[in-house]
Amino acid sequence: MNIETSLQAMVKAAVAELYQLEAADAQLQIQKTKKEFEGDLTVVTFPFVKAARKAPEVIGDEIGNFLLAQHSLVSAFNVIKGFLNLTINTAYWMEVLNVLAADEQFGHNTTGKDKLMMIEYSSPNTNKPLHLGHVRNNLLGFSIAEIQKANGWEVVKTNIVNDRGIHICKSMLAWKLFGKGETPQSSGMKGDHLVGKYYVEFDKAYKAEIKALMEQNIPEEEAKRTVPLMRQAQEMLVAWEQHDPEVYQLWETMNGWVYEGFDATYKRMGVDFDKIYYESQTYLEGKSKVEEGLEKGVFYRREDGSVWADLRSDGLDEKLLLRADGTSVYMTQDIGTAKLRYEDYPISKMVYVVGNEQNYHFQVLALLLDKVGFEWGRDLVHFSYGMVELPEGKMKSREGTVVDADDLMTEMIDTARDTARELGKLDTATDEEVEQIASMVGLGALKYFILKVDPKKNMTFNPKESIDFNGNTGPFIQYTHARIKSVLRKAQEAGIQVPEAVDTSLTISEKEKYMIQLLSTYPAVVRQAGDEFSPAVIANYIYELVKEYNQFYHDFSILKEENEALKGFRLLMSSAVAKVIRSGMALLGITVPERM
RNA sequence: GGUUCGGUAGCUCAGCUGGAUAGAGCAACAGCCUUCUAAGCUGUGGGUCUUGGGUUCGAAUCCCAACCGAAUCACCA
Repeated sequence: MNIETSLQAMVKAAVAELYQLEAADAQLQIQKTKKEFEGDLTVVTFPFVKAARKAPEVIGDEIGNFLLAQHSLVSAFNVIKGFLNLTINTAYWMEVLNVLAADEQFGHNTTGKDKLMMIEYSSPNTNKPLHLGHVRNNLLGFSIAEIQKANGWEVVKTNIVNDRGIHICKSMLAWKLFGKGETPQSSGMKGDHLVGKYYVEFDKAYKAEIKALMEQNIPEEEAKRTVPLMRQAQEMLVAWEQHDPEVYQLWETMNGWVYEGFDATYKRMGVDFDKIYYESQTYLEGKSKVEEGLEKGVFYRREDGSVWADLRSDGLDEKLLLRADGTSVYMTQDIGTAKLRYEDYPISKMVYVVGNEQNYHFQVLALLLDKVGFEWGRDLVHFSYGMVELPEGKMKSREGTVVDADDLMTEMIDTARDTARELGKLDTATDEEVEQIASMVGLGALKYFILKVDPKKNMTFNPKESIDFNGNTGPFIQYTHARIKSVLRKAQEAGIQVPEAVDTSLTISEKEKYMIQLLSTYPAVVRQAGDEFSPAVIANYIYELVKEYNQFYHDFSILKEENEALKGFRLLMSSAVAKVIRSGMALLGITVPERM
């Protein structure tokens, strides 16, 4: 039981005794005392005014005296307006520190025990390299998985690779027409970048053809439809579905290049998957499921042969599931993929990490899965996150106005390395150590920059203003960790032991007491982050913890403290802070260095 | 047009299950390293929380309306 719930119970008993009031939970408001006032926790007394028929100040006084007399937990109080500020016995906080310092899994809980959560994220198309938008997706997906694991869930991270469709054929066609046999080996280009280059080439040539046709006074709509390049791409798609050997081999070759490229990017980013699905292997499942629904009468066929679902009774529209030519659409594939997943795993909760541009898609998917006989469909969670925009607006792959994931990571790591050199931080480190730390810090800056923002919100990235390394940033947090580790190393060198526990009767400063209080809220933060699917909750907490610690570090001496017991306390408290930093950052997918 | 999401300091963001004088960082300016890592710490300036109503002892937070912005409503994915 944490201190807030204990206090709630105590206040409930107090108002029952004093005012014969049976207080509801919503009336028992306990909050952290604002910094400018004395005390640790505050009871709001306004809710009791009516029942007590007394002024808020008087009520505060009465409850304060009651608690002081009844409970050793409360050592002092003061009342300001309707706020009863309670000072909690220092010994309580010391005990809290002793307990949390000894807990190797501090912050973790068992909410999701014996339940399996599958988290789908990344889900790239194999026609272009990953960009900043994908980076946000990957970081969120990975972090959410870590957070849910900390909340006791068994998590399966999955990736559905969109490896088929017209967009893939566009890259293939352009390569065939203009590529002159270029390969990653011959060009020295990463495979995904090479394929992406031809996706852009296609678009250029396509637009040029449209323009040519329009100059011959052919209307734009007709031009777009009849352009030879587009026709060829569509023919290629049909050939692919019929397993035309030449097309199929080209497809396999080019996808192979892309996978090699993606693997390198994922590895560098530090994300991974437990199970990968490919749409080329799931779309047929979807088709058969739709045909089954057709037989059962939950879907219907139009005159032209296309198959539709009528969702108007659910407040939505009609939705196409199979084209007139019998080929499947995106939705059909998702039905098939879901079916396979539930066959493969005992899923309690299915989470899709997909941008908010697809909100409607998942609303429809949930209903369709239910109609098709998968009642679990209605329980799916669409973890919908906001777009990453540039100052000029949306990124567009076809127009090449994207921030490339590989380039961005390289830049971040370069900056981290340059900064370390400039500050002379790593003069005694080996080249290998420098690289390792630069990578940790550069990626830490990038990841934290993205994850500290509320996932639901759109965010702006300005490539001209590079990501900061000072202030509310990943490196600031990593630096604090390195600082603590440095102190702990120095203690060890001097033969000073970090105690396993401290004497609870020790007198400590307000700042130190507050540090313990902050540490003690970490488990609640982890739980909240899990409930809300929000890494930002973790990020903001760690930042506050670190900011407070740096003030402490600046104002107090640890190793030079003459009082041995106090020195031991500060070492234990510092190492607990380091532990929580490491743990919290790990939930964000960020590693922290021993030195930097 | 329908639906959904958003609008807080010059910029990037917290705070939103109602509580005290709305907080950080960046940018600007002024300080602090013979002392455990200055990627740090301290201070100054910067706000009609888009607007207007309502509920309440109390509203950035909840409700209604308007304005502005984004997404979506495809035989694209």
